[in-house]
Amino acid sequence: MKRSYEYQRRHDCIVSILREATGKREVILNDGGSHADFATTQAFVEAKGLKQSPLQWATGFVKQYADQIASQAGATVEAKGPYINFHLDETYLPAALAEAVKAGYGTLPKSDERVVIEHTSANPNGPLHVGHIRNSIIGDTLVRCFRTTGKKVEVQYYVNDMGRQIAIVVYGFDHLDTGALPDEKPDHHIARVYIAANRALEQDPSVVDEVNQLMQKVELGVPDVVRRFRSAVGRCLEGFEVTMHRLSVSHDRFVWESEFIRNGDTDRLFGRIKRIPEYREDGKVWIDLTAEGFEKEYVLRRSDGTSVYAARDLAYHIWKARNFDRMIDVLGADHKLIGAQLIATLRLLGEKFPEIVHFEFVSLPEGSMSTRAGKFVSADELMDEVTMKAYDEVTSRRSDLDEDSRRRIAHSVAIAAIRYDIVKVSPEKSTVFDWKEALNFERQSGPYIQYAHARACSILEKAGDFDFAFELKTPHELLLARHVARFPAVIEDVVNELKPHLLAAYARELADHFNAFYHFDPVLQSEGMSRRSRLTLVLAVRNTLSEALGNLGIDAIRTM
RNA sequence: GGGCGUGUGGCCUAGUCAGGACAGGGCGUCAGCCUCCUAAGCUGAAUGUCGGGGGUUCAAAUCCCCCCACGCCCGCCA
Repeated sequence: MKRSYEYQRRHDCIVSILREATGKREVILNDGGSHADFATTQAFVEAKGLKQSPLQWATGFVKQYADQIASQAGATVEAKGPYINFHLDETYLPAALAEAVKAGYGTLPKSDERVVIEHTSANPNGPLHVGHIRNSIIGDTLVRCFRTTGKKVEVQYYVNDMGRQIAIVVYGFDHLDTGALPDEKPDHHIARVYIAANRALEQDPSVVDEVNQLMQKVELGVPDVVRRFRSAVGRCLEGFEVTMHRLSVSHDRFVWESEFIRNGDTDRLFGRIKRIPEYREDGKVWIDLTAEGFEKEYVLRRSDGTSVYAARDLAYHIWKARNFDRMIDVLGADHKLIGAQLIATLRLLGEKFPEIVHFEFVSLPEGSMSTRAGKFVSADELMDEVTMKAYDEVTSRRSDLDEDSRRRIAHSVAIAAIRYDIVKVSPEKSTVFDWKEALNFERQSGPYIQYAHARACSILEKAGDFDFAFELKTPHELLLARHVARFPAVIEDVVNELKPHLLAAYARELADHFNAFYHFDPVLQSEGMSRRSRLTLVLAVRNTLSEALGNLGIDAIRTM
């Protein structure tokens, strides 16, 4: 299990020594915080079984393993009472910094593992709003981190192009469309049509019949209806792509749900599913998942013979399972039940199943968002507002820059603010959208981290050429270098735990440490070995910040 | 009614899965810092029943039970 970076190598080495000492596979090795590089409370656990005091065990461990820990992990070990602390030796930080100054710090060698990550997949019935882009940003950050760890990633958008909501949109275009407004994006236009059609639906029951007929016709493949669905959905997706491109989010493939009807996959699924014992047919077709802990019938086909979303979703995942080693879906919390049912059914079929990252909802101060009711803050509107604010900020700070540069910086700053604001919160937390937070460019914001990076760039530019040196002395230098050394492990944590917010926290801490460092330890004014060491450290930090920002989908701008 | 998730100073949030050494940050408030590498910065101060109550443990924000509040889900919708 050889890994390529210094921090992890030493960490893993200590872990294996702890395993040897305890005879256990699961051992405790934590980050040592301010008092050590690593620490363990293993003594408490071991002492219990051996009728020793934790203190005795800790002391015994240190006595027996100190030499091995020194020679293999390059660390000294001490028992601080029952706590065991590990301090990495003086070769550690120079070795780690030598890695950090190289381009691509944190990346791992290419592997053949094929991963498909599905994210966003919003229904094409209106523009992406701040809830949808939580999905996009979590998904896109995962994509970037997976690619950094060498995985072959394909990013997919699953297009729900045959649902009731699209039928409503098509109905609206047939009867209620008044055309796009000047400069209106197609997705925003579709939202207006969708809202109007929903209003008609509420007022006139006969509209329901027409919508139902549209849905049946599209499943049967009636050419004219299929064409109208495709056209509406396609136009909405064009709008989405503009929005996502602006947010630095991209997909490799848009997979249309209706494909799984047209290509026969859904029919083949029904053929297979008949053979599992949980299959039920009583007019409708459904799966009995009570043994898996689901009370409700998991319906796959209506009694009128048409398939429901769940069936097409199963067909989609079976197709993904055939083509990829690992599947990751980023879905809203409203999909928890359907996601669990999907997984349960795939298991019954003996297929690979996806790992699902669920995120809780973003609501507005006045309540939950609704495309149908027209109650949402669109991603486009958000980016417009934040970009304007960013432009004002840049203009007031940097009147020396030309218009074009200020526009470019404002764009990067705005996207940084939005992406960071969203990705920093752990996905299981539901949030209320707050304009004040979105427009804040101070600490714990994307721009704050960009700023630290720009400062580092500025220092290096002024410094000119220098030779690397690795003599770190001050507390700020040491703290900063230790943090730099952890970066590759953070990327791995994000990928292993599917938690992009860990990277957001890391990048912010790195910026904090860097700010403290250059405030107290002058770089350009220092001389000799100290100056060269500090410049090397600044280079390592700049590189690490740049890599971290890149993985967060934020531009690492050199000036701002 | 059942399931899932969340509840951490006035507000937002990390830490909870793998229990341990003073619960980290930020916003806001107050007091300071631009003859000094970009003040989107830095320093200091005040502010906490970690929703409530039981329990397990040498040790609980973290594990178990009960309760409360909020969000989401429970369709032959997607």
